[in-house]
Amino acid sequence: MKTLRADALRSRERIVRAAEAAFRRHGVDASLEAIAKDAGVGSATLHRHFRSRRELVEAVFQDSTGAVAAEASRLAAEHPPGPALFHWLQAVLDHTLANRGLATTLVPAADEHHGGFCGHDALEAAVAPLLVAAKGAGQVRADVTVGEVLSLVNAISLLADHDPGADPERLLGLAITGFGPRQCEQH
Amino acid sequence: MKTLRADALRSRERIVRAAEAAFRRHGVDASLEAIAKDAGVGSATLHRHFRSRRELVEAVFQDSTGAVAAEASRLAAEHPPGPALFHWLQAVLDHTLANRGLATTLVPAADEHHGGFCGHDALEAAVAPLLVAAKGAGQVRADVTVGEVLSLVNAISLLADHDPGADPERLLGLAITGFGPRQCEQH
DNA sequence: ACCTGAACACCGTTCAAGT
DNA sequence: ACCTGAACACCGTTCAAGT
Repeated sequence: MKTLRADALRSRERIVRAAEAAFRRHGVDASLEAIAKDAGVGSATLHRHFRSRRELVEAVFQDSTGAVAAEASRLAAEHPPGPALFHWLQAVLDHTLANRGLATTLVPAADEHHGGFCGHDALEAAVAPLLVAAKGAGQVRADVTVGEVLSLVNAISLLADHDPGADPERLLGLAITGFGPRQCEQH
Repeated sequence: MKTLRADALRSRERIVRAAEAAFRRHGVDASLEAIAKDAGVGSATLHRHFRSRRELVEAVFQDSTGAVAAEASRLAAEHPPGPALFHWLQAVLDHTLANRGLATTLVPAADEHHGGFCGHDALEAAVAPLLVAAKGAGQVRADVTVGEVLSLVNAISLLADHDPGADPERLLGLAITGFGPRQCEQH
C-alpha cells in the first residue's frame, strides 16, 4: 500500500471513472480494453493498477457499497432488531440489483492477498451487530451465521441477473420466513 | 423440427458428445470453437445446429435433467408429500452442483421460440404435483409457486458456482424453513 | 442440403521500448 | 517509476465457396 506518484494516481482515477460509466452501460463484464481507451491509458496501465477484473469492480463500487454498510447502524437505531436486519438485507439486495453483475464480486475473495477494499468483508462487518441483536430478540434462529445470511441475499441477486422475470424481493421474503413447514413447538 | 439427413445427424451427435466432455472439464463456458474442432466439424456447422450456447447446453444435459425430473414421481410414491418435495429439491440441487454452470440455463428461456428441450420447463412440470401434494398436507405455504421454489434452488446453485466455500445444502435448508421469525398464529 | 475454411471484429495479457 | 504501443494467443460469428 505505497502512496502513488501524482501521475500514477491520476491514471488510476481516470480508469475508475471510465470503468464506472462502462459498468453502468454494459455490466461488470464490460471490455477492459475499452475502459482503458476511454480513460486515455494503455491497457497495460490498467492491468498494473488492477491485477484482476474483480479488483477494478471493488474499486468502482467501494463508495456505494460502503454507504450501504454504513446504513446498518442507522437502521439499528431507528427500528427494532428484527425489522432493522430485514430492512438492511433489502437495502443490500436493492444495491446489487441496481448494478448488474455486482453480486458476483460480493462473495468471499478467493484470491488471498488481493489488498484494498473488499465489499464482502465490509458487508459482513456491517451485518454482524444487526444479526446479534435480532437473535437476542428471538427474531432469527441462533444457529445462522453472517455468511449464510449474506449468501442468501447474494444468491437471489445472482438469480435476478440471470432471470429478468424473477421477483427478488419476494424471494428474499420467502427465504426469511421459509416456504416449508413451521416448527412452532420449538422457539 | 424436421428430420435430419444422416450426415447432419452424425455431425450433431459428434458435437454434443464433444461438448459433453468439454463442459465436464471447463464448465459450460468452454470454447465453442474448441468443441467444434474436437467434434471434427467446422465452427459454422456447430452454429447452425445450435443457434446459441444455451441450446447446446440444453442438448448436452437433456438426458440427465430429464432423469432428475423423472425422479419426482418415484419420490412421490415412496415418501409423504413434504419430504418428497424436499428430497427432490435436494436432487435438483445435487444435479446442478455436479455440473458447473448448468444452473445458468435452468432459468426461464428469454429467447421465445428456441425449440427443442428446455430443462427449466421439464423441472417445472415435474415439481408441480409434488408442490400441490405438499400444500395439501400443510407442509408448504399455499401462496408459493413452482417457479419460486425452483428459483430459490437455482439461486443457491448460482451462488455455489461463484463461491466454492458456500454450503448449498445448508442454504437450501435455511430457505425451506426460513431463518427469520416464525408465524405460528397462522397456519 | 449440408459442410468447410477463411475472414472479420473482437478480447485479455504481456513485453520491449520509451520518458 | 510509470507509461505506451505493439505483439500474442485467443474468442464467436458470418460468408463465400465447395460437394
